[in-house]
Amino acid sequence: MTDDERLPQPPTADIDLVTVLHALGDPVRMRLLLSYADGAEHSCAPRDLGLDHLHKSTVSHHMRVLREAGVTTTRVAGRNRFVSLRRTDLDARFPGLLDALLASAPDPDLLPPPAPVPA
Amino acid sequence: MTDDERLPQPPTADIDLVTVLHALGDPVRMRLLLSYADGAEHSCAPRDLGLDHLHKSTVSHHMRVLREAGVTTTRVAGRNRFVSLRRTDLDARFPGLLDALLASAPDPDLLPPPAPVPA
DNA sequence: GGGATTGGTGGATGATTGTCAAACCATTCC
DNA sequence: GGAATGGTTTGACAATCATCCACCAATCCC
Repeated sequence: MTDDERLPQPPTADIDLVTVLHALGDPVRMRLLLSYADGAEHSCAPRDLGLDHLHKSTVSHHMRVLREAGVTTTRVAGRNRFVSLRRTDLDARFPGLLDALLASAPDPDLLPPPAPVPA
Repeated sequence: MTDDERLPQPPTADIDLVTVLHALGDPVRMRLLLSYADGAEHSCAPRDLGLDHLHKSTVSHHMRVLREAGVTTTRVAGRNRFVSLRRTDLDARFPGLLDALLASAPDPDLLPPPAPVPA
């Protein structure tokens, strides 16, 4: 459970507001945030996240950005990684921010438009 | 006064959360936001903003990003521009977001480290 | 053990971006 | 009119970034 291995992430006190905002200032990562907003753990499969149009390494990259910004935590269990929101840490560091973000976040279905990948 | 000319800015309904977060995900622009948090109008002089280390065209660029994201409004009066926060619009669009941001924003003095003001 | 599954790493590439410098423009002041 | 003031625009350049691709690593299952 909690004593599983975790991918590197900043300690709560080191979470930087500008870094968090930069991490969330991207449509893909905002969609990830909304997926994680349910508090549950999520796998990394692009399919499960409405990101079917993106290469898995791209999704991996975005998840790393979120993790290194302190937004998410990744638990490693076997060959699976379970990503979840660091809600408690974020609430402690930036009271009200996450609630405000989630309250005014756009409908997930509207987020990454169709993602027209230029051939 | 209010009926002075204003530089182009998005209507309130078009202010996009991801765009705002992207705009604020930069140390310089975060410092600008904190300067504007007092609700007053501010000139564009880097001096007045603790951005003496930046070229005026760079500051102009950052202010444009903020304005086009819908964060600020710019009133044109003569040869001066007066920039201020669109607090009402932002609060209407993203309730609680601005308060949470300002509450957890870092000390302005800590933001862009260098900025040695030549006396 | 061998193969399939899950996911990450590193390189390459094109797009954005942050910055400065110099030119430019409008307004005000002399 | 001419100079000074306050900002914007454009161009250049380096750095960052988002994306893809090919390959790699660990784990699970038979």
